[in-house]
Amino acid sequence: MAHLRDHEGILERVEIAGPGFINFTLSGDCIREELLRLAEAGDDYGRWDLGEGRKVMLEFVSANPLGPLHIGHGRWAALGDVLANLLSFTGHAVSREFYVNDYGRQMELFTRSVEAAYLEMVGEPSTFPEDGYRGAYIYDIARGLFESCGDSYREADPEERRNLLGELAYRQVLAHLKQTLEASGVHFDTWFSERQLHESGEVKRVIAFLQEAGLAYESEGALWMATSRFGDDKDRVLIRGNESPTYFAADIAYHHNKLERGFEHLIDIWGADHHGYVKRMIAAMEALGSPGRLEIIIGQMVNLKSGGQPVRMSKRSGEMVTFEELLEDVGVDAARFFFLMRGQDSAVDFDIELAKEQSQSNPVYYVQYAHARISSILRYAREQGVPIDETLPERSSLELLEEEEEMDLARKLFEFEELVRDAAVDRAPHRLTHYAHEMAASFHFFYTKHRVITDDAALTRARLFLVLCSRQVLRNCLKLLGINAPENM
RNA sequence: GCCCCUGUAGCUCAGUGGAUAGAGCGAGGGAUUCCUAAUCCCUGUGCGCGAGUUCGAUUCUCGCCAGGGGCUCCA
Repeated sequence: MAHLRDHEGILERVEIAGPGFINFTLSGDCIREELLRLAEAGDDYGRWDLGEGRKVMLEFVSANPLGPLHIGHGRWAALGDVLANLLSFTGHAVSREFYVNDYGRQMELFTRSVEAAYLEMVGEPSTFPEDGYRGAYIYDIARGLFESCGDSYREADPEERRNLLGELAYRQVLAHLKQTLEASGVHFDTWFSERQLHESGEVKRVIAFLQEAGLAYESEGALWMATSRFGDDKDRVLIRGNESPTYFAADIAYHHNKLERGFEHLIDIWGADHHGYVKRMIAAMEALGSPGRLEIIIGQMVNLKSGGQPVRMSKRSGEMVTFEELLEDVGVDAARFFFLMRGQDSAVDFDIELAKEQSQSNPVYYVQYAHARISSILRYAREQGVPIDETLPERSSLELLEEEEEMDLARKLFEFEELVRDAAVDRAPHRLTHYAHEMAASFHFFYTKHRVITDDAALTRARLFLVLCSRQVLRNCLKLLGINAPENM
């Protein structure tokens, strides 16, 4: 330790702290220097260039567009959106994509369900398909169709009627779904239609490719892919006995399509109920000649509760609390913050009643209050005619910052850069919420202990600078989280 | 039976191959002549169990136990 030389005065002190530990304490000068660097970086503070502009596709939510989004979708939406923000902020060219499963059996069931509800409404005998969609929203849709089209489809050719009604209903649900996601602050760059993959022949082509590569074979009347050769537990069906392609077959074509569009890295966010598909999809990527380019993030489920009692959720039965309802209940900021407070590996118990009751003590308010306080200080300063320097202050003028709480706050601000990097690399957006809370705590603590606007003009200037730095970091953090930074509360 | 996730304070959860493991909620007490008290301060004998790797494991590996999810020519 005696050999350490600190020519630039970075260290305040160095001390031995137990076996194998040496504590280095940053000097006040170093801290002030960092504050200036922070202020200079501004909105870019925390930005990295880890990705070097690489194209990354993040596919998430990808809910079946045949009904309202549930709470779990809200979690994936928040997770995917913030992860995309993080990747973008760390130098990746990120694209957000929603894969629309507008094809196949579920679509068919949905169509038939809407048709049945419509016929019921116009007084025709109808039968709901077995396993059909029975939610109240099906009737809402049918009512809407009835209001706009009247009973003109009563006597129409059944197949034609089904196609028309189904299409109208599906578009309505999809539009509504987009609207809900936009309302939650999530904007997708592309909405990719599964149907398009079938109609363009891409599914057939990718299957043909697998056959030519000797990776697909016929058995028991179906066409199988030899995924077990790439580590899957068993082989998987590509084309069923009834000649319809599986979801898996379309998914292979879909991921092939993503690669063709020039994305170097693919990230899929799936719910835990799909984890059984991971191995076969990874196998498919290898078969396509692109091993290692797909990353699948499995998020654990959200268990909805109400007053401690589990709420059964089933899209078909219609017994569910939708994401939209949750947004209305607790607000976008609280919902996003809440979803991002936990790592995606942990299942979340979301108690609706509790969320409503706790809305006042929700940590998001604590964080936002810090920002409102900062705004309030600045407002007060303006009212008092105190100049707020937008230009960087002289380093010497910051020497007035020497209180413990000031230094602690500054050090907390500096953690932001590495936090952003680590959260991006580790795919851990939830660290942002924890950081925001810690940073807000440091600020509240500083605020309570020291007055910013005083008769001492020089000290006021120095503290205002620290306050501006705090606002900058808080804003950068909240921007990544997609949460508002209010001026007032 | 196989696969994945989880097991940390009364509750909900962070966290790390190293020092005395942290927040919030709940409970009790205290703080406001002053920039918002949606704030702050005080009160805490906790890493499921057992091995292994290591100078050192709550963290990594294996086994076990408990809870959740998945194992369909459903999505």
